Amino acid sequence: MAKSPNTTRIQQRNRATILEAALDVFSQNGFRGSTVDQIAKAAGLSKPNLLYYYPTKDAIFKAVMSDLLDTWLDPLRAMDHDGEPLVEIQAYVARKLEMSRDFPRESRLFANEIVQGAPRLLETLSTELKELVDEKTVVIERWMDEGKLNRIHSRHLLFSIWALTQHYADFDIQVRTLMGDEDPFDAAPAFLETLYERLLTPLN
Amino acid sequence: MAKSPNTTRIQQRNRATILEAALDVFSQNGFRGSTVDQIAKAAGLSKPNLLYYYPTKDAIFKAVMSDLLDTWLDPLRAMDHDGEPLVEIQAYVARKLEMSRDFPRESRLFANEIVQGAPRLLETLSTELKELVDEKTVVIERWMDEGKLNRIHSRHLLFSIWALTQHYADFDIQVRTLMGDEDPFDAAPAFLETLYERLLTPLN
DNA sequence: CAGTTATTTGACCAAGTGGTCAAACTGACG
DNA sequence: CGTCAGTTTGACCACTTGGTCAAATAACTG
Repeated sequence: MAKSPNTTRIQQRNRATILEAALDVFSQNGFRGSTVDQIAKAAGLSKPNLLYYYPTKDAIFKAVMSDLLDTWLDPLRAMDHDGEPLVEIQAYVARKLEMSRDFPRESRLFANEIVQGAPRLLETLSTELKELVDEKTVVIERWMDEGKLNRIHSRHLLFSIWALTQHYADFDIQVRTLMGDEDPFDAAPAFLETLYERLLTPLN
Repeated sequence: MAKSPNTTRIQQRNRATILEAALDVFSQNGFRGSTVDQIAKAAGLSKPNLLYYYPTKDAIFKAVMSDLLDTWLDPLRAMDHDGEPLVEIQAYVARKLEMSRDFPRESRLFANEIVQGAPRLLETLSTELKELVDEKTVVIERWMDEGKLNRIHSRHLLFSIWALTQHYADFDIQVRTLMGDEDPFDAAPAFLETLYERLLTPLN
């Protein structure tokens, strides 16, 4: 081993615990609504100990966010330019819906941040996300040019996918309140598949 | 005039100013993220003066919320059981979209609250809203039985309308960041009309 | 084992927070 | 003008919050 391995075993474990706890707390209360004490308690650490690993509340938040962002954009990145258009989009919708089911905290944290004007996220939105979206809308419009998809507004199409899939995570409490026993994620996949098949199939 | 008009002119003016300021502040920062001082400053009043009209931060919030709720449910209430199904639903979508454009703060306040688990709103959701939704889904399903609408999951249909329309208010900053100069509300009405026409038109 | 570094903590602080209160001010009305 | 309910405020308080620090403890290294 070299002189000083700048991350030890304990550090790795604690950092992971902290990020997990912070995701929990932040996604439930937003940034301002969360306290360092809450996160410390959720992580099973004392407050000074937590601040030994991340020096400020802001640093914790940034760490959670950057951890999250890549995962979040993956489904869109995975849309294959050379695939069958309808299949690719349906697969994207399905993946996004699965993420809402399996990672609702991440979705809510995102939503929380954007609803409040994305003060800590605007930079990323206007560079990384914009670039990705610009790239993918070009592809989608090519598909429409080739007559493989019904011609609609490509950006609004993406917005609709985000809105419809993330709604099940972000508004979970409302959705479940109104659906009673029935699990929203039972019928949602079929519903969205029907919706996008009808929306995107060319009439010719 | 009677002995004591229990609301004076000054009271009416100040209460209105406060609710307006509170809506602004709450919708931007959520409940926990907002401070009484912020609201007081936004309303142009001293903090004790503000607390003279609403005794606690919680009371201000509740007042804003109950003011908001009726307005918020109106579009759905207005859906006419005896109208032409497709027309009624399209009109509902259009009204909801207009509300997102004209009252984005209200939409965001709502979103903020629900994303965080609706601690101050669950009661209303599970009674007033549930009742209204139950009533309207019955109507929608009757329309489907009559062959006037494509048969789909009626609750998910409502969720989709909320998700798609409110997205433009709640995620405004993201939508605008990605659309550049173009006003999202230019193309959104046509986009949603196409979407719901295709989704809801019976096949045969 | 001793020495060194990494980790953990109790005690503390300054700023911000929701809320109180007595005193001052305002305005309508006889 | 006097008066009295209605309105406004500066000063204040208890509590929470993000963050610091010196000292204690645990872990690793030779």
